[in-house]
Amino acid sequence: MAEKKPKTTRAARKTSERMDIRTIATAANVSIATVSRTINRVPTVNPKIAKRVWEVIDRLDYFPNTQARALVSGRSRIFGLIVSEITNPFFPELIQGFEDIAVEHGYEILVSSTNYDPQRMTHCIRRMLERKVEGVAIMTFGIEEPLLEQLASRNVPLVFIDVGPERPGISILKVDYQHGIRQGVQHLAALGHRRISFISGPKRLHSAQSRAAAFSAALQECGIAVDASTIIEGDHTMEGGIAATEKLLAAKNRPTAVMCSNDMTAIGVLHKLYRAGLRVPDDLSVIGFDDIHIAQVTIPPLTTIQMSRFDIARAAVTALRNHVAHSSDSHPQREYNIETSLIVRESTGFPHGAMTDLRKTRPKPAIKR
Amino acid sequence: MAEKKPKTTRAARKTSERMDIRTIATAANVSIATVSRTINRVPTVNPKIAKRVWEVIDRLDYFPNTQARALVSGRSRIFGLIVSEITNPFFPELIQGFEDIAVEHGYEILVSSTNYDPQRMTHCIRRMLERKVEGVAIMTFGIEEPLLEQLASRNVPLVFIDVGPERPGISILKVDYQHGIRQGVQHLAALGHRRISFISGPKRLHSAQSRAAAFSAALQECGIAVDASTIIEGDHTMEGGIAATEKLLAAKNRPTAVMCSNDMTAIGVLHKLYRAGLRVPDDLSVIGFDDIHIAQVTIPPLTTIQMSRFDIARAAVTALRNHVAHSSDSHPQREYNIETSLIVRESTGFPHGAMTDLRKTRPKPAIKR
DNA sequence: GAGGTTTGAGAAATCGTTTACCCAGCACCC
DNA sequence: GGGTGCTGGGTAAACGATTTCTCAAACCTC
Repeated sequence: MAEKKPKTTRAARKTSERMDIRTIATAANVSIATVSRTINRVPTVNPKIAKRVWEVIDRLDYFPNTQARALVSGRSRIFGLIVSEITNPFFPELIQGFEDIAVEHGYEILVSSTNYDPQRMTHCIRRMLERKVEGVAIMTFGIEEPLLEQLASRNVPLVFIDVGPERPGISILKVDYQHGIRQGVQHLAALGHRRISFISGPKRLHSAQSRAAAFSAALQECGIAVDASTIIEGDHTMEGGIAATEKLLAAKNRPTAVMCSNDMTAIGVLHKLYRAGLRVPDDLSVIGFDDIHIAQVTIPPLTTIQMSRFDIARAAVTALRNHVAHSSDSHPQREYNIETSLIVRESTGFPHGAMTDLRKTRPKPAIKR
Repeated sequence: MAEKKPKTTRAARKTSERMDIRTIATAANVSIATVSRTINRVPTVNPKIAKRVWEVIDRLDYFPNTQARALVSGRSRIFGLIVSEITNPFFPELIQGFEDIAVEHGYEILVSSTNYDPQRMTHCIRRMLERKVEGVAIMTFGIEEPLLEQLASRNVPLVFIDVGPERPGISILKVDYQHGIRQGVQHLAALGHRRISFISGPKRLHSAQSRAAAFSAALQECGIAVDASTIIEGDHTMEGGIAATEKLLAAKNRPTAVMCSNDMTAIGVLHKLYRAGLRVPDDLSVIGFDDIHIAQVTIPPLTTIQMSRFDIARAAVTALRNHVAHSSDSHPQREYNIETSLIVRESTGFPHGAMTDLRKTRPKPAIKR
């Protein structure tokens, strides 16, 4: 057996470098209560004493133990953030915003990525509950019902995107897919496209359905017949985009434009078209969704529908903080709106063969609400 | 003043739905010590009693309060992870791996992104210390000295990439840039390239210097004269890649190939070349570094030097766990090696004008160590 | 069956804070 | 001058676990 290091005894630690509120109290010659009050900026403490305490704190470079604080105050000052796929660039951009805003308000965040796996999701939720998070933002664009129960029953404040149960303590970020998607479809229609496909996300996700529905509605508005076969199921990944494009190219009546449920899918599409020797937008126009950062540098740069990560992040943190602040009975605001809008770049153009000579003049997207 | 809701008293909470170890103890008709022992699988508990306790725990769906646990045991079971830029796809892939492995061992992780800002880094470190992390992985490929002191002085176990102070409790992940970069340069040389540029990361980062140095060394090995002006400073972003390419194209003696310090830079380069009407690899060969997921679908797919995020993540967690397990005096392993190797895709080819007719046959990269 | 050794469970101290409660001064006013 | 308020700081009880003692009961052994 290895030489057993004598376990540091309390006494020994005390004399050496134990750093707690007591140390500060002794050094500043006040009670621990006063130190605590000073740190928490309770206004009744005498400014002179406060100054003395702060000096000691600075000198000894002390900071309070968050665990102990959380234990007694019942407030962990942690928010959970659950995303579906951290490797999809949309989410890191969201996480960044969420972190910045949360930290600004003194919160720490616990991020988890579920990879669309319900099992992981369960585990995730459990871990967050154990850490006593004060709220969870579930940014997965869809969640299974039973899991939701698990969370809701603990009555932790929650924020969802798109859809969630009607219950106190739960907020929804309503994304206005309609607006952006309509702009996109109108943009394509104005260019002369009539055969437009849509590559959706996984059908079981509510958000995927919403986007597909918005697409169909927009088509109809433009007087284009809706054909269910033009909607292909993808999975929000590049690989899904590639697979969907293969199906698209195999169809007997190829579309002249394709709209994707997210940018990663569109990137897959772009790649597959390049592989197939087809040119974008000459042979096929492509529209993405999200406007992730790299959409600016794809080849060609991607026309896409923007949904602001920062807006989502801010709304999510705001919603959670509101729930924490107000008691659980009064719910201040249940829904928050998130806008979407078309960003025209270079992956969209006139359909093949149409008005070739006019190709240089790109019409502005028809914006109508 | 709004109607003041009477604050829930201890007694009231007790009767309603307070859920702690005491509740379980009462329900199982044992003492709280026994419940604690059962949960922590102390072998001296009578199996019969343990079973009874577990049943109650399951029935009431109880789980221990992590804060309280951490407070008394002194172990938070949290690791910190600091990355430089969460929006660079390299890092989410790293985070994913880190999270998976950490969770596997019962750890939670606190992620923070510094965006290369020392101020943010300071704040980050502070937050992690407050949360009493048991170790921090600093995956920023470079850190300012003073900040480092702040961390090291608290003697929290640390893991760095590439370089870090020689001290107990600190491990280094040594990336073998040399190997991959040499493969890349040899690959280019074999294709017939003689004028090869390098777009580095920010000069102040140690890793950027290492990569640039490895590049120069490899050039020399291939008998190509090293010209300092061919090394252009980038900043590890797409925008930096674009800017660097502009400089490259403006040079009087244009290179026929360019190697980049990371894939995001390479993506910027690809974009700028597309904009300039140049073709890859016909007009210019491009090599990236990292092999992030989207490198497979760039146009053309990117030849790059792979560095496994998963290997890094695993090594980092392993190192931290080792430090936690062993007392701080015995340091089990200080260095961990990370391999790199060339992945040939389609962004590299013969230099412009050379052996046009042979273009279809792509030589295998010369691998030599 | 007495004495000694295990075995297993309970009591209580502790982790580092917050906060309710209490009390010593001091100013004020009749 | 002695009640009466205030003010501001100290004392001690939580918060919800872990862990060290301690000790009763059970089990041997001779």
